[in-house]
Amino acid sequence: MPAKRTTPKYRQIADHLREGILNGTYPAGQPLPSEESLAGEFNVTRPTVRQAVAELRANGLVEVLMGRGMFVRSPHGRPSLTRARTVRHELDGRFAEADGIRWEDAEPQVATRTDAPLALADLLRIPPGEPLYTYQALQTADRGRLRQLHSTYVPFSVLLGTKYEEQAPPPAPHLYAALTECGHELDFTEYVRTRMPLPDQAQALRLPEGVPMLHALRVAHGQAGKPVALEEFHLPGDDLELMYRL
Amino acid sequence: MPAKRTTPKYRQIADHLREGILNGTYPAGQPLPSEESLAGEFNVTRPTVRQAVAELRANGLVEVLMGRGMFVRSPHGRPSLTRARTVRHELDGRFAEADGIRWEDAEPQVATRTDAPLALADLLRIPPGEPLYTYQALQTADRGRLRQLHSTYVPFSVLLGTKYEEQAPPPAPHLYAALTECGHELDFTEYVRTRMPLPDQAQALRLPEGVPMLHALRVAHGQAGKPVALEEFHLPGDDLELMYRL
DNA sequence: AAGTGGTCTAGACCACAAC
DNA sequence: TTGTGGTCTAGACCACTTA
Repeated sequence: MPAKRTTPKYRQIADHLREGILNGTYPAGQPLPSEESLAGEFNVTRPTVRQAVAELRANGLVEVLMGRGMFVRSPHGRPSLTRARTVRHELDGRFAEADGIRWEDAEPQVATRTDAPLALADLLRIPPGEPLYTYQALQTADRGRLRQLHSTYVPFSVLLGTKYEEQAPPPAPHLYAALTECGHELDFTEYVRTRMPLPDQAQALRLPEGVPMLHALRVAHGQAGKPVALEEFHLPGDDLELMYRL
Repeated sequence: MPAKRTTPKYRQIADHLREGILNGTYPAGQPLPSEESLAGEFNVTRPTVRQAVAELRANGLVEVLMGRGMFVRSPHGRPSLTRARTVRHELDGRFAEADGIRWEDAEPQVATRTDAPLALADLLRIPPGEPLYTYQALQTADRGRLRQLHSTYVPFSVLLGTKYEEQAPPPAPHLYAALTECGHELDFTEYVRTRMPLPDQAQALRLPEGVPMLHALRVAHGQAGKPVALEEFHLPGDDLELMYRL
């Protein structure tokens, strides 16, 4: 006869807590019962309770403050920041983000030379390994409350025959004015992905546990739709949404 | 004197494995050493190894197949599916997705009446609690390989004075042709968020552990920019990207 | 000092998959 | 049958926060 396959205890506890979080029994911002008391309530040991809580932490439903307790993260509701994703071409020839945020670089951006990795080469329609000018920076705004990891990539081949053959071009968005001066008429396409952050990304973006990143790749196209540059954004996935006009 | 604060063993193991995954020592698709052997290698017990692996699983770097082993998930590379996010207004008056995917509903969609929750009321610019026509469906395409959770919302107030006052309107995208017949000139704005799935969402979308969802909200605007309808998409965050023209 | 979560041990027994 | 991961116990000791 087939075995019973009861749902494991840690999952029952996780389900109980999740349900309470979603239906308001455990309101957002309020502490959950301590591990000790949950262990007593469900007749299990502390490691079992911790396994249940680990699941909720990985899903971003619970945040733990050392020495203080476990707290319910507000799971729903409108993000407090909506970023309009458009590149505006100003009358003076400059380009600017539609959201108007003034970013500051944590460190001055320096151009480095890298070989195009597969994923970028694909979007830029160049052979993998072709040399790129590369800028990377952790950017902050609103006194450090807003954060993003920002990169700019330009293939060397795009700059052949221009004044930037010898001299590094500026990073985006100034890059776009420079490319326009070189005769490119630009339009932009953005690709949006999501994934969990690596530890260094989580630290740079101040991401709590269980919060994914938004990953936006903006390709600038010149003549005949040829990709000429790429901007990459790693954005915190909590409390932020991207807005696009279709 | 300040204590040493050594990094915990489970974190050292997690770091070792993550590094090996990222630098190719443990290639994607290949099995990691068993828990037992890792425990021996690092002179710890199995629960300690499991704690390390739990971290990598929650970050989507490792997938575990029961009874077989732990396998490296390919973390990088271009998603295999790019969905162009545009609503096309065809000559015959119908509306269609630019990506051309033919979705099938897992169950027939039925209109229900719900009260607008806060998050939706905000985007539709109506008071919370106002009644909505609501459609919800798990949709599949490509013989079940593509999946999305799709919802359509229309406020009752939008339909006053139309033939849909008595009769439920169709779900999107047919809804848009119906609204156009009612005299609305539509344009669309999409909002993109990300978050970890709840268990039922993970099951419906067949999401492996540690994989977030993309959450797209498409607002249809009628005269004077008034929101008239809302489409909601919950999409698997692995192997999928959204494309927008700016 | 008391209460919280963080780390870790040393096992036990079970379920599943492959040989 | 063997090897894998899944579940769970019953503790121990530590680090952090608050009072």
